[in-house]
Amino acid sequence: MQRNHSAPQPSVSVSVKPNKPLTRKTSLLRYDTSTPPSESSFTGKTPSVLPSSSQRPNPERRVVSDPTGGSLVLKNSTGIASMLQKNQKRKREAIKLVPEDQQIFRGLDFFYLPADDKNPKRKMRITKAKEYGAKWTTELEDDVTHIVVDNSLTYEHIMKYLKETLKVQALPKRAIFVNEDYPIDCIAFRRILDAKQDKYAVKGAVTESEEKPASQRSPQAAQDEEDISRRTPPREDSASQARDVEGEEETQEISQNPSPARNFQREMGFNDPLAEMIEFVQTKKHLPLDDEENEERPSSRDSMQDPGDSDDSRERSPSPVRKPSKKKHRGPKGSFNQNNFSCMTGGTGETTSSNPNARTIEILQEMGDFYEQVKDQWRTRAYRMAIGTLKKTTNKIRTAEEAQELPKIGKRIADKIEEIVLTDGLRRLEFAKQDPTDRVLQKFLKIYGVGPSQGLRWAQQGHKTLEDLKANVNLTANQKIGIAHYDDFDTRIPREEVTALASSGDIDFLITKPSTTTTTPLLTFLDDLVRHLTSTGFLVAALAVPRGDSSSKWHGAC
DNA sequence: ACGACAGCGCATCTTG
DNA sequence: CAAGATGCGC
DNA sequence: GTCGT
Repeated sequence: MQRNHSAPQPSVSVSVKPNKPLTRKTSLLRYDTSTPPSESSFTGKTPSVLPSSSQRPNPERRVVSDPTGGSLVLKNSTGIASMLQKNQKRKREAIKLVPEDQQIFRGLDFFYLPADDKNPKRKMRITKAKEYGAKWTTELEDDVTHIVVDNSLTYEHIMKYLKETLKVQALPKRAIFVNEDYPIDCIAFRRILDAKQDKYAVKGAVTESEEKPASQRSPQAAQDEEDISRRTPPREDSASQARDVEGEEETQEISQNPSPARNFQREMGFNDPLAEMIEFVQTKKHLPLDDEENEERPSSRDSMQDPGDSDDSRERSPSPVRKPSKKKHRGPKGSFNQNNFSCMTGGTGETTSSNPNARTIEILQEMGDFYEQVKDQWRTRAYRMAIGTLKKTTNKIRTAEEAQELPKIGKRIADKIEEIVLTDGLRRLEFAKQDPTDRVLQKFLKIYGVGPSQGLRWAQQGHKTLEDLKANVNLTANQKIGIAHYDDFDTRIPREEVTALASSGDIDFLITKPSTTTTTPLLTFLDDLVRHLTSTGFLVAALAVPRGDSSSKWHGAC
């Protein structure tokens, strides 16, 4: 049975978001009961929200009316805000040097072989290199840093030529041999690449990896080297930035609720299922949550599943109360591909160790995570899919052409793959992580109730912190809760702490009753349940409340 | 070039 | 005021 | 982001 299509299904669902430590319970209660007069209570708040209040930092705010499209883009930045923005490419031809900050070759001294620019192609390459700040030397002096060898020449030829024709005794100390591709690629990526890569080796030269093939080294050694050389710059701790909320840290833990379940049962005369449910919830509160059975299985689905997507794992039960579904054991069939979730990429655990594209995957993962953060669901999906196929690929993908052959990998990601292989990084990613607007936006987007539209709007208005928002912006009830619970609701699972998995998640209930044709009686039940759980202090905030006769769901936090 | 990529419940804003 | 549109989360 | 129209 499909989940979505049946309209008024006689079922009611409850989704509860448990907060990490239940420490802030007190604060929440405070929020709940003694909310400062400045703010009306988030329940039953009346439209005190006027769009055109005068408190905007930037009165000139441009209202973004289309939240889903590129019209969000107002600025020319390379960050999120310009996600859909086309590259403004400017061409230069007459000018000699590229802008100073792009002169990646500055300070470098290129010696070409053959050592002239008679060959038009070589001349072009030399000119290009000079544009990017290189100095072209025709003498094999000591300050030569790179000896750029035409691809037509072999190492043997070169040495012979150098010795016999040029009578060179010793090579410049710093100089390194590269083939003609090297400067080109460096320019392509605006960055000095690792000249020792095999692909830049002069034909016939002994490359490092040939001296020391991976197969002959201990796996551990290889791993160590990998860890050292491939490290990405440490990211700024994102956890610390959330601190500006009114996040008081009461470390005192409310260890035991006096199990109100029984009382409730007595008082309300409810039957066992409800009591069970209540008890269940409250006992499970601190426990690690089971993995959620997530229906999104990108790679396994694209290959073997049709859009039917028929499996509704929630089975029918005669019980009026559906308990949370048990964890579905990944059977021996274990091939379940859950690798595409960012949370599966533990910080310490070696990521898909044996895969030759591990590093590529790792970085693409970061891109995917990034887009997830900015709530670009389509790019997120796209990256997941691409990563999925890459994981199934057993050979190392090095070039864009190669990559683009693979399913779910198009031009853009293919190019990125090549860049990753070449530079061991992604400029797009680095920039995105740096861009201040993006950082602010990311912060806002983590607020429950704030999506791309509002988040970007606020960011563009110049708001920087959650305080700014609280002070200057009309927040919806949910957004206030979202800010108050900023840390708790941040469901994003930091890659660093796999263990944190247990502390962020949610609990879903599906309440049904056989022979029920409307949600009305169930709603009554739900209402009572929620009312009770709220009164006993278990539930602290209501985020979405059933409305109308055909309604069905309640969202809130405990 | 352009839309789909799931579709629905709830909250809120906009429009008439 | 109601109806429709939009934002958001799941 | 990719893919299909």
